[in-house]
Amino acid sequence: MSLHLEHLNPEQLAAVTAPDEHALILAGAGSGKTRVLTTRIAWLIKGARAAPANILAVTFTNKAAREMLTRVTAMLTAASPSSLPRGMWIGTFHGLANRMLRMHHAEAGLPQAFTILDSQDQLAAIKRMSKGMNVDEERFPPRELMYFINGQKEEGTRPREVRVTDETTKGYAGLYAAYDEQCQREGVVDFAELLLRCYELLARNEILREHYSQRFRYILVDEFQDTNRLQYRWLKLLSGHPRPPQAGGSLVFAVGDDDQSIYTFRGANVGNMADFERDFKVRNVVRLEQNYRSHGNILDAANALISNNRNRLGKNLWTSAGKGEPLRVFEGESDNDEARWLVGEVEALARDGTRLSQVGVLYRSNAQSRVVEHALFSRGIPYRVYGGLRFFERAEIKDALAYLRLVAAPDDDNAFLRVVNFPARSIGERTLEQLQDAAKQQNSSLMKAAEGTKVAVFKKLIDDLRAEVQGLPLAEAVEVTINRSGLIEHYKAKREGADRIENLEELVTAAAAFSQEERETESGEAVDPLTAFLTHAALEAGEHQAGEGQDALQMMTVHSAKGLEFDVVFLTGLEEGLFPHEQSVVERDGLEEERRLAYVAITRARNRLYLSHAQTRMLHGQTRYNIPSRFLEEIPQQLVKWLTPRLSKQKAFQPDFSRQTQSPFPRKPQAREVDGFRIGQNVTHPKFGAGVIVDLEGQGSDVRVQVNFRNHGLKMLALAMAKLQAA
DNA sequence: CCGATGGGGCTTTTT
DNA sequence: GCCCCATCGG
Repeated sequence: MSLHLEHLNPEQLAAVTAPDEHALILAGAGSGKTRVLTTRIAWLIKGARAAPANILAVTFTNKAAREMLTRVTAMLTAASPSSLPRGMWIGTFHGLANRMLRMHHAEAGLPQAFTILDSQDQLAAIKRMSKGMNVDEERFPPRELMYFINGQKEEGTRPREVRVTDETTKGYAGLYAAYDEQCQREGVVDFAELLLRCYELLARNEILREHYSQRFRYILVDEFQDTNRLQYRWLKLLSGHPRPPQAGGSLVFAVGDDDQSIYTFRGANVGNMADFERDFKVRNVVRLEQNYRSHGNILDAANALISNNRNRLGKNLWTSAGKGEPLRVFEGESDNDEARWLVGEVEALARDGTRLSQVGVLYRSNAQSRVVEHALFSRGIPYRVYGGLRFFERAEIKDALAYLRLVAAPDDDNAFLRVVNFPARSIGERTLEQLQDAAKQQNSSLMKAAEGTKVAVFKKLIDDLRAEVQGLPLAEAVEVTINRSGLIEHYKAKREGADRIENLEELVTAAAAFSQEERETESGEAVDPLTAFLTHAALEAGEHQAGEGQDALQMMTVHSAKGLEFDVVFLTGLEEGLFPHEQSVVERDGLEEERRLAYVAITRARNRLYLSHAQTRMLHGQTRYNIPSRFLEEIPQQLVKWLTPRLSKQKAFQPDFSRQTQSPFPRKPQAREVDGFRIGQNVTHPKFGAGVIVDLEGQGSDVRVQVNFRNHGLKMLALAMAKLQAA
């Protein structure tokens, strides 16, 4: 057998070869989680314990799904090249739900060619619904309504089941109902609906449920800590719970790490791990604690930090690699200072042969990237920032897709409104209002109502296009549609239109690359190519930006760094208020989630980890004085080497002359000082505790200081009265 | 029909 | 301070 089981450690082996029971694998960062998952699948198939068709593996991102498929395929074809894992279902929760809904669309109450709304589309649909109903958007902001609707759907709650406690909730529930009706009328489905609809399909249809739990004997779940309540319930149904495996139910193999749960804000429920253990009476819990990524000091820091969390299943990472070098801590005078220092270090690293692509710059929030980008740009260092608009989310791509959607499904009002007058064909607001009124009266789509009005020109365009495109290969159909839409001409006439035209051409390429195979695995065989491609565009927003293969510094939020690793990591902006973020401190268990976030950040580093913070930082147009993050304090000091003197730990304020010579980064003297107190100084107050002076004003006996306290926020105090102590 | 202007807001993100 | 959005005026 070529699975190289002999290369697995005992715990990994135990997980891979787990007996026919439910299993929970607690997989620490860098412990070989993906390897275990993929080897387990290959082991099941090779050992003839399961046919590929008996396996369902579910992930959160398309990237993870692709990686899993690639690795499983590689393992299986190594020995017998033709044994592709056909019949196996690997995908995201949404992808799999989509697939089931297409196959059983009638039972689910949907047209087979239903359209998927991404978040942008959903918000547009909600706004349209609200406008149509003359909703007071001050009272019911569309964005809030969207959160409400998605939140309810993720709890499995339909409009009539919403617990109405007050007038506002009642209003929201009513709008939720109206929105759902609109979606149903138009044959569209948003992301949350995809899951809920599929859940309801299984819940109502025992035969189907029975079929799937028999077929998918083995269900494997990746990143289990990120599942939301609905996804957990979906897994329960699909596995035939509470029917035990001996009686034909599925075996659930869940892999997760409670310490890396960082998505509570979008509905993830770590509690699912404990619930799973209890509900499925899991006896087989395996801990993967050996880390193959980082040096000992880095792991020790991560372990120490995360041990401050109370709600944990418990885990301690270790490595057989050496301790490595200490963590390096830098205190900048300002965010600019921090950025300049970082760039200097990066230049030094690059000189010593470190590849830029092996260096990650991590930050808590996107706004922090600007200062660093600026510093990098001025030194000509190539970098790549993750995040932002992705390919299928770009305006011109959405426009082209809207034309395609109308070709595939003329009743899609969302798509209709997006492009009926884009490029401009003098169809104004008045005309559209009339059209919408007419459509409402006839209870028809806008496209149908366009017949016989001046908008019929547009209808004819789409109808002609449909006829022309009929039977053409997908890529050609896309190309013809783009050409006929007038988008190219429109952007040709624009100054910055060249990039957009390029993207439109890229869309044709993407259509050409969208293979028969993808079509089938994503939507099932029955769906026509165009619908399948549109589904693909909605479910997979595409890469963020082509990296162009250039060796570049990697910049991203800590959230997007999850799952990645770098030789060198810079974790920047470790300041109270930023990281942990000030919002999180008031949220329930918010601080623990921030700590897990810091844990994720630390465990991204293989060899070298820099931690940095700045005394002052521009935020919301104001200079803020931040004290170092508590997370810095939680890292044992013997693991750390300070690159700058530890201001926060200096006993009393004393001019530190040694600093001027020792520090390679001389700083300006502080402007003003009264009785040894200066702006930026760390202080303690008998009542308010630790804080930092952010302002100093007044003269003589009436000097006032403004202090930002760690736990009590901003306070203005009279220096003569307040019993302030330098910290 | 576009560009300018002003107001609000501002954590994290995938599907 | 900056970005996004809506609205207004040419």
